Amino acid sequence: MEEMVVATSDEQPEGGRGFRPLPSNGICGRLGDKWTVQVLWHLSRAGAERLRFSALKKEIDGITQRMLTLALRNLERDGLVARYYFPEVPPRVEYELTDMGSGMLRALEGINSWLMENLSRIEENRRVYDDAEQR
Amino acid sequence: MEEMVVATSDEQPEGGRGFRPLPSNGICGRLGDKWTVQVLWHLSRAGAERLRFSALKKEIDGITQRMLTLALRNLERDGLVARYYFPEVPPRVEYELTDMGSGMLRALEGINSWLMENLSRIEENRRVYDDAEQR
DNA sequence: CAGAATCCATCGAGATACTG
DNA sequence: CAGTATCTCGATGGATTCTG
Repeated sequence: MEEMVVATSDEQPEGGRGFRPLPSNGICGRLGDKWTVQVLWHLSRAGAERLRFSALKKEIDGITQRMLTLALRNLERDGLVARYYFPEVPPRVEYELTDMGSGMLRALEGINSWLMENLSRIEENRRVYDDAEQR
Repeated sequence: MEEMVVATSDEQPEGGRGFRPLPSNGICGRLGDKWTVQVLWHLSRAGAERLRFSALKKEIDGITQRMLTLALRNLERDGLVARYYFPEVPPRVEYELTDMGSGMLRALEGINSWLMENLSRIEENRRVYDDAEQR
């Protein structure tokens, strides 16, 4: 296999030869948290249509207002999601994926399909392992 | 884009039509934590050669014994890493990627290369966003 | 409606000390 | 050498209340 350099998001003194290999927090900061990918996915699912805050909250099972707000803020900060605020009464806010956001989602397809294919095997491995340990 | 179904690792009542879309914890449980991918990467970097616990600890910058132990246990449990224990004095333990483990690492290349290409832009977006907010 | 602000329980993870 | 066992602290995430 071609030597794989794993991306990082930390600021650190440059090592010397190009990118420093190795991530600091899983794949990349926010990608590992509980809601970020779900938010991205629901936005992409809506296609060109923008989604309102309440629509997202309704669609994403179990997310709280606070968590949705935080996830959206971080995504907006990174430039993965665009936020459109309409100062009406009551206020209306719409969200949509940026090109960068949908690009990232596409880049996730590899690992996602791998997981779809292998999750059952992983779960089986876990069962076997757990049964063997506790005795 | 083809409708993308995001894999989950949770057990939950089946929704109805095949896989339930949406992950429960980022991409998949352990993938989002701080050390797992780094351990995988270092093992793959060693190629066919197995690595000892101490070698891994030396190579992975900043990891503690405890965190390395936990990461390896979880990977072993999932069937992504194989553990070879030699009951000598002093004890020797060697680790290597399983086929499944290297498969998963290959599946991560998409998101990894995307991150390599886009990290600087993300960081720039964050700077702009942060400067605009605090005033 | 779309949040901001608190408070609080839990968990990840680091540091340290000990052991077969 | 390759772990365990504790302890601790900070971050994450949930529930709840308040507001422009």
